[in-house]
Amino acid sequence: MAKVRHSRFDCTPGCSVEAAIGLIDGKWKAIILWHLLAGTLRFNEIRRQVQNCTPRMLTNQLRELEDDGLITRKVYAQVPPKVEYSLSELGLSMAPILRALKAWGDANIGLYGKPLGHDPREPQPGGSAQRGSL
Amino acid sequence: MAKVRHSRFDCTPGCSVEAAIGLIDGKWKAIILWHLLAGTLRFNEIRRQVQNCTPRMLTNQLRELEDDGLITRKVYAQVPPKVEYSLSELGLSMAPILRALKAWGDANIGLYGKPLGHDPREPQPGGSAQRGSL
DNA sequence: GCACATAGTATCAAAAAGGATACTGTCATG
DNA sequence: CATGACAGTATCCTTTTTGATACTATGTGC
Repeated sequence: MAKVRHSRFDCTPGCSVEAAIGLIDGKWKAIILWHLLAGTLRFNEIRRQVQNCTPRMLTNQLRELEDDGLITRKVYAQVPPKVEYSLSELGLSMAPILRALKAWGDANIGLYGKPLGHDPREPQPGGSAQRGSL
Repeated sequence: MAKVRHSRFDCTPGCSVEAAIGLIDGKWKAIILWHLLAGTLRFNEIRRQVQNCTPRMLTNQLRELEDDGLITRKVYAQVPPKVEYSLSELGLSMAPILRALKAWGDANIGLYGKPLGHDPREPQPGGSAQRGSL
C-alpha cells in the first residue's frame, strides 16, 4: 500500500480512517491480528493458521505490527526457541474493526473473493452505468 | 497489497477478514468510501477532499471500487462532463467497518500517524521484549 | 482570444511489496 | 547418525503499486 504508514496526515477529516487502515494493511496483518484475537500464538502456530505466508513475510508483518505497538513479542530463553505473540492493549482495541471486517466478509464474500450479489456490469434494463460513452 | 483482490480463499477461518480488507486497501479507497458515506460526490469534489491524490490514482481507485460493486458511477451526458459517484448498497453495508476505522483512528492516532501511547521500544524496566538476544 | 472548469488519459519512471528458495543453530527423538 | 521442530535470516528476483507530468475535448465567462 506504499507508505501510508507513519506519514504525516495533513488531510482533512478522513485522515484517521486512512491512518487506521494504514496500520492494518499488508496482505497478512489483518488476519494475523484476527487470529491473535483468540489468544496468544507462537510463530509457527500463526504460520499454520495463515498458510502460504512465507516465514519471511510473516516475520515482516509481525515486526511491523510490533513496531506499531499492536502486538507484543515475548521471547523465552529456551532451546528450541519459543516466542509468543499476543495483542497489546492497543491491538486489542482494534477488535471492533476486526470483527466488523469479519462480519462483512462472512456476509458478502463468495468462495472466490468476489463480493456477492448484483454484478454492476450486468446489463441493467434502465441502464444508468455506461462507460466510454463520454 | 498485491493481489489479494479476487484471489481464491482457501485459507482457514480468517479468510473473510482478508477478503474484506482486500477490497478496502489501496491507500485511498477507505477514505474515498468514507467521504461517500456522507453522500454523492463528483470526481473533482472527491479530489478536493482527498488532496494529493493524483487524478490518475483517483480514477484507478474509483474504477476498482466500482468493479468490486462498492460504488456506483453515474454519467450525465453534459458538457462540461458531470459524473457522480455514490455508494452502492454493498458499499453502504461497509459503513460499520468505516466507522470502526474512523473511531479507532480518532482515538489512537497522533498528529504524526504513529499510534499514541506506550512506545514499545521505550526501555521498559521489567524488560520482557528483547530482540536479537536469541 | 485566453483562462478556467469538467473528467479524465497517456506515458514514463521509481518505489514498495511480495514470492521463492536455501540456510542458521540447538535439542530431542528414532 | 539422520531427521524433525523451533524461530527465524539472507538473497535474489518479479510483480504491483504509486507518483510526476503533460495532454485530451468542450463550453462559459471576461
